[in-house]
Amino acid sequence: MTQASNTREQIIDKAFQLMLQRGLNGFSYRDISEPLGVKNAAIHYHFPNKMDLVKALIDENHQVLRKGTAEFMAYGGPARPQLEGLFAFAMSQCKCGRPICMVGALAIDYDDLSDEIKRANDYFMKDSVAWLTKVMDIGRSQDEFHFEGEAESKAVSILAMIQGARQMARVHDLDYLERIFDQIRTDLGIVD
Amino acid sequence: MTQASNTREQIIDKAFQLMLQRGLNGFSYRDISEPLGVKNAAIHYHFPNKMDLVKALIDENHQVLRKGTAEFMAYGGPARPQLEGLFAFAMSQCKCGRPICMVGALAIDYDDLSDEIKRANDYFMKDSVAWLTKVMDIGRSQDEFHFEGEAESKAVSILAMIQGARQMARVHDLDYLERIFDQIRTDLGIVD
DNA sequence: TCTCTAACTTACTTACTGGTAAGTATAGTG
DNA sequence: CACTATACTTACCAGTAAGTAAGTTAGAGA
Repeated sequence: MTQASNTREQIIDKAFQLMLQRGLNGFSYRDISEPLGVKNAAIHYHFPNKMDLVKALIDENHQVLRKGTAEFMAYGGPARPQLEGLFAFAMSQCKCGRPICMVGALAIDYDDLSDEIKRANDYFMKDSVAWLTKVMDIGRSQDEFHFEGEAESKAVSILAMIQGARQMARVHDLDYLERIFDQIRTDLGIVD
Repeated sequence: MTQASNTREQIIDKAFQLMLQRGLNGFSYRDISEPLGVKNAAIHYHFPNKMDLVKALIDENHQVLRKGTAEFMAYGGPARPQLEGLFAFAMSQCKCGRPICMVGALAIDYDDLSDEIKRANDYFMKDSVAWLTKVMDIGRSQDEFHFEGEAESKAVSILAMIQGARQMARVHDLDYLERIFDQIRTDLGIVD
C-alpha cells in the first residue's frame, strides 16, 4: 500500500463530522471505523489516542475555516461582504451537517482536554475575535456599520450570538439562524 | 425508611449539576451514585432509565428558572430590571457551577432524545422567547430600550447571545459574560 | 403480630469504551 | 534477493456504560 492510502484523511473527515454533530464524548472509534470499513486499531495507528485525533480535528477546523473564509478575509476591503461571508460560512456549516462549531463542541468536555488543545482552541478564538474586531472597526469608520461601544466587544457579542444561534438552529430549524443574522444587520443599521 | 428519604432529591441535584457541567453524555450513573454513597441500582429504582432522569432534570430546570426569575418575571413592570434579572440569573448559574444552560446541554445530544423530551425542551424555549419578547416590547414602548426590528427577533438574538456567551465564559472566563451583557445594554441604548 | 410496600443493596449481564501487542501484506530500497 | 517501513488486521485487554433480577430491611397499617 504505502502510497495511495487515504484512510487517515477519511478518518479525519468522519471524525470531524461526528465531532461537530455530537461533541467529543458523543462518538467512539467504532463510529468512525465501521462506516469506513476499517478496524478500530487502524485509527489508533494514525492517532495513538483520542486527544491526538482531537488535535488533528482542530487543525482540520482551522483549514476548513481558512478555506471557507479566504475570499472575504482579505483584510482592508469593505466590511459588509466580510460580515456576510461569516454569516454564509456559518450557514453552510450548519447545512452540511455540522450543526455546532468547534469551540462549542470542545466547551462541553472542556475539563478533560489537554493543555495543548486548550491552547489551540484559545488561539483559534482569539484569532476569530481579532479578525471580526477589525471588520467592525473598518465597517464603522467607513460608515457601513453603526454601533456604540468598543469594536471588540461588538465582535465578541456577534460571535457569541452566532454560536448560540447554531445551537438554537439545531434544536429548531435554520430559520432561527437567518433571523438572528437579520437582527445583527438591523442592529448594525444596515438597510438593503 | 419509607419516609425521610431524600435520595431521589439528591440524585436530581447531583445529576442536574453534572448535566449542566458536562452534558447528557458526559456523566454516568456512577458519577451520581458514588458521591451520594448509594449504588447504581438505587438510581434505576427512582429513574428506570436515563431518559426518565433527563425528563426529571428538565422539570427541575423549569423550577430553578421559575424560582430564580420569579421576582423579575412579574409582567407589566418596567423592562430594565427584568432584563437585568435575566443577566443576573445567567451569571449566578455560571458562578454556581452550571456553566451551560439546559437547552445547550440537550442540543449536543439532540438526536438521541425522546420526542417527549424534545417537546418539553421546545416548550421551554418558546416560553423564554415569549417572555423576553414581551420585555423587549414593553421596554421599547416605555422608551427604556431603543432598537430596530421585531421585538421577537431582538429577543431571540439576545437569548442566542447569552447562550453563546455562557459557552465562551466556560472556555475563557466570566469577564466574557459581563462584557457581552454590557454590549447588549449598549446596543439597547441603555446608559447608566 | 403479620403483612405489605417503599427503598433500597447485592450481584449480576450485555454491550461498548479506548487502547495494545503481535502478526501480515505490500511496496519500495540497497 | 533480503531488508525495511508503511499501513494495516487479528485478537485481545481492562474498564465502564446502562440496565436487571432477586434478595433485604425498615416502618406503616390492619
